[in-house]
Amino acid sequence: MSSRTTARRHRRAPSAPKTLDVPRKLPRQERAQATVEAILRATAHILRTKGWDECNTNAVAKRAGVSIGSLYQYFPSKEALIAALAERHAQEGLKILVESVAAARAREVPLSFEATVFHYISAMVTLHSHDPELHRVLVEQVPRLPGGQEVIRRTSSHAASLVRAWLDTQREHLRIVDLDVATYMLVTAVEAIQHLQVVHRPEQLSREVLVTELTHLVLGYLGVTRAGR
Amino acid sequence: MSSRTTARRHRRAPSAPKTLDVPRKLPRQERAQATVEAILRATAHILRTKGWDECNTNAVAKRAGVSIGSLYQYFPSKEALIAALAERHAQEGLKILVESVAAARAREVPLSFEATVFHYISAMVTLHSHDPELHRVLVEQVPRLPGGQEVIRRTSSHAASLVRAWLDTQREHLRIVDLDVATYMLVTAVEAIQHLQVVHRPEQLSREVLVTELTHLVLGYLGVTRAGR
DNA sequence: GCGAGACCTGAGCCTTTGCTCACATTATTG
DNA sequence: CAATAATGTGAGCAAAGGCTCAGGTCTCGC
Repeated sequence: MSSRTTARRHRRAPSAPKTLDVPRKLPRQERAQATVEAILRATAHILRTKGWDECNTNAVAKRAGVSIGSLYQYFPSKEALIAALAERHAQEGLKILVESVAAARAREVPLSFEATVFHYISAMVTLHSHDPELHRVLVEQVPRLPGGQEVIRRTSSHAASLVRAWLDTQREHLRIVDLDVATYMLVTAVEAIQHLQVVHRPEQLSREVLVTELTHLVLGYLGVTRAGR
Repeated sequence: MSSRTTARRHRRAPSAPKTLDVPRKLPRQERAQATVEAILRATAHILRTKGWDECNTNAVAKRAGVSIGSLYQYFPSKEALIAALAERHAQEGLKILVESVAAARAREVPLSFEATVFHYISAMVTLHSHDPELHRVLVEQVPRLPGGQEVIRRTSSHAASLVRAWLDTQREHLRIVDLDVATYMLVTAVEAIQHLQVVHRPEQLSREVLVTELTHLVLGYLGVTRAGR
């Protein structure tokens, strides 16, 4: 059986509008919240260690120490389960970013332009060092989930708005004309390099070199002049 | 059933070393070559239009107009089938790159440094415009295939060697010290931006803008001074 | 303490699909 | 024109795993 498309297509209610509610039912008691939590943790663990294929709902329920029925009480399908995990992962990531921006803004002595870039890049690299295996699996599989593209779009666009806002305050230092395009390029480039780093994990670049080079890349693109390497 | 890991794990020959030969048997007659060709085309078509999940071996055989048995005569598993397609796709891509480099080298009046970068970037963008749907699916799924990482590694490293060789002839123009790191950054950044462009296809950037901005990115990183936008 | 509803259980139904095998057809060789 | 090898066929096996349902247990307000 195809792990994905098959799901939720059984005989019952053939005309019912495919309920893709996430979660199907909200946990109201503490007990239930613990169940949901255990399920999500188990999902993350299996995804991380065994990958998408071994991550079937029976295995998740087993590892979570709950019955398969409980799982389906809160998640209408395997897709919804993983989508929920992805959503959570994305929110955690955004939180780190937002905090990083806030930290930079809160400084009494503001950082220089270059130092700020360095600061943000470091935050991004740190972000991608958290649980890279899970990140890897999610990044690979979420796009194909129903609603997955939407999660990605929302998350990127939130991140982009942060960058865009900051660039806007720094116009004077930049050669850039179209800030939207510049934002897109920067967010994409930095995200994408991390992406490949995580997906193919070549162990090729140390964290320091990666941060330095990404900073060069960003500053170079923005047209900020600086001393040679 | 999980579409992937399950395969080729059936009762027969439990101790036999998992034959992952690709192809299992070489087509010697023209007829057989046509069969293999039809199978690969069908695979590409279904992957492109229906995605990984709908791309099961029965459907491929049906669309190819051959029996399922014939498919398994040449491809020992679904994974091997898609791996073969990926290999072919990668080779075609490399060919375009190599030709692009050859074309630049063969010019009587050599291009300027900037123009050369522009030329290569254009080639890369063109490359990713061919059959983006298929590219998208392959890029998403190949890493998880047995041997998929290897295909990716081989392909990238071939491409990287081309870039690295060219950079080496241009040392004088660059701020760069470590050419290996620079090569990695450039190949990764350009590839990755295209990657995201294809995967999320935001229709956000026109081809022209994309090429221009990528060129800026590369030149900026390399530390080549240029007139403002 | 009791009723209602929230929560949990897990055997097993049912579909999908990778893949085999016994046999048929077509090409090649001598 | 055999004989042999290469190629092609497709019904169907068997396993995997998503998901349901009929029934239990727990919690909480009154």
